Amino acid sequence: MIAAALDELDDHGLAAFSIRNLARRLGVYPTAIYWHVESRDDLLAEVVARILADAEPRRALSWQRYLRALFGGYRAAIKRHPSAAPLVGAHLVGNRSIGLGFVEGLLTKLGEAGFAGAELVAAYNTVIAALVGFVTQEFAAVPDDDRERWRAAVRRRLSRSQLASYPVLRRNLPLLANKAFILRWQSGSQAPLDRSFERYVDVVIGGLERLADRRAARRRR
Amino acid sequence: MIAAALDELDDHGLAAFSIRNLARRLGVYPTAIYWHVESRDDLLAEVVARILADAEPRRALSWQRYLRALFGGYRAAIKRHPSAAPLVGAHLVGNRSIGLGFVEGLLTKLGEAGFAGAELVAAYNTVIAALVGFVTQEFAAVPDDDRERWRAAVRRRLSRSQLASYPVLRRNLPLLANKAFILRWQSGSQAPLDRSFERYVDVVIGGLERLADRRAARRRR
DNA sequence: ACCTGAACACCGTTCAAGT
DNA sequence: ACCTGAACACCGTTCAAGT
Repeated sequence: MIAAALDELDDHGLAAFSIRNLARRLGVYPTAIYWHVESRDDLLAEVVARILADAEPRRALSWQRYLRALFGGYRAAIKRHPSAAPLVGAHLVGNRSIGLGFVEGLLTKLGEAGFAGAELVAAYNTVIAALVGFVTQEFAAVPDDDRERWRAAVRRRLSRSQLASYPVLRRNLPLLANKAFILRWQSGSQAPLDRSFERYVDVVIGGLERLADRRAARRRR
Repeated sequence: MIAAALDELDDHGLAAFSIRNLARRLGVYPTAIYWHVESRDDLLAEVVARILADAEPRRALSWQRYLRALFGGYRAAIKRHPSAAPLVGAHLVGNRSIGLGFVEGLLTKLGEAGFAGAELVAAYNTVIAALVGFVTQEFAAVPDDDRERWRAAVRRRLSRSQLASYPVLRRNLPLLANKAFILRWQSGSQAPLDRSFERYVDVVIGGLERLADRRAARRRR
């Protein structure tokens, strides 16, 4: 049933996802869904839960490798179901969909990194926020209907004549076009941002490392 | 007209936002809206554009201070209109709502930091993704109707008897409850995550600094 | 335990017609 | 240039009734 919902989402996208379409797929009356699930939101939360089910890394890893695996696994999960990308941010904040085991694992790893107390909370929130940030945007859907029209609009906007007052943009245009947020006309499913994601993970882990080092240095004094 | 749309959004939230309700507020037929705007999505994109209009920092700042101001300004803008939080991620990826002037400014600043070529693109994407990540989640709406019920559910989930197998979580519970993603029952409007956001910005800027330093060191060799 | 069937109160959007 | 008015093809959800 939520497997069917996930199929529906993958096949037709979030915009077209409805209880009624799901019922059609199942060959059942729309109202039958409500015996299995409390509401549309509840249903989608369960779908998200299934998508993220096996994203938790092994705890034997060093905290840096653990985080790297977490970011990679999360991105891979969304890559398999890009239509769910916008849901995850919305549902992660609400607690459902995520088990406390995952929370415990992350807190443990950040503890090993040297964070404790209020700083542990801050590091935890930092990781969760960063985890969702890049991927949500990378796989955000492009309006499907006028895809070609939109592509043309972005291209026109980036045509060299328009860019007279934006020298840095103009100079780097070939590298930026369709490979940078705001300047893209395809989502991450068609045009993945692999290298940017790698650097993003480097930045987050590197930043945490520096924070941890400084706390350690302060303790030694 | 899009001012009225913003008011409607602020007053009743995104879930209740509809062309028809906006028309009611304006004392006009729903279909009249379509003379001013192409679609509901288009309307919301314009609303987002207005919200983010004055978020660009002065370019005289050092790149670190520029980024700090950018993150702070963005958060302040969303704090004023939290109902728009989920829209921004969706619309930033699509180019509308954001001027090329902002893109040029950010690229310039990252150039000053020492990034160039493909690494400039990666740094740019990192900043945009990070910019949206935290705030989108912090201000994501809590289901309004069953607010009390949900709060109770989270509390029950975090009751000490449930936490026997999660020692780190249990030990830090007072610091985590309602102050950490997944473990909250209020959104950032009611329970802001100020300290976590500060650390988050530290991590992103610190991570970028380290990346820039290493590139500089490699060039010197 | 699980589904049907009717009904309610909504949506976004198109298009012709008015002023 | 800007709005009315009718219409179309949808929604999520409730509730009583069936099996």
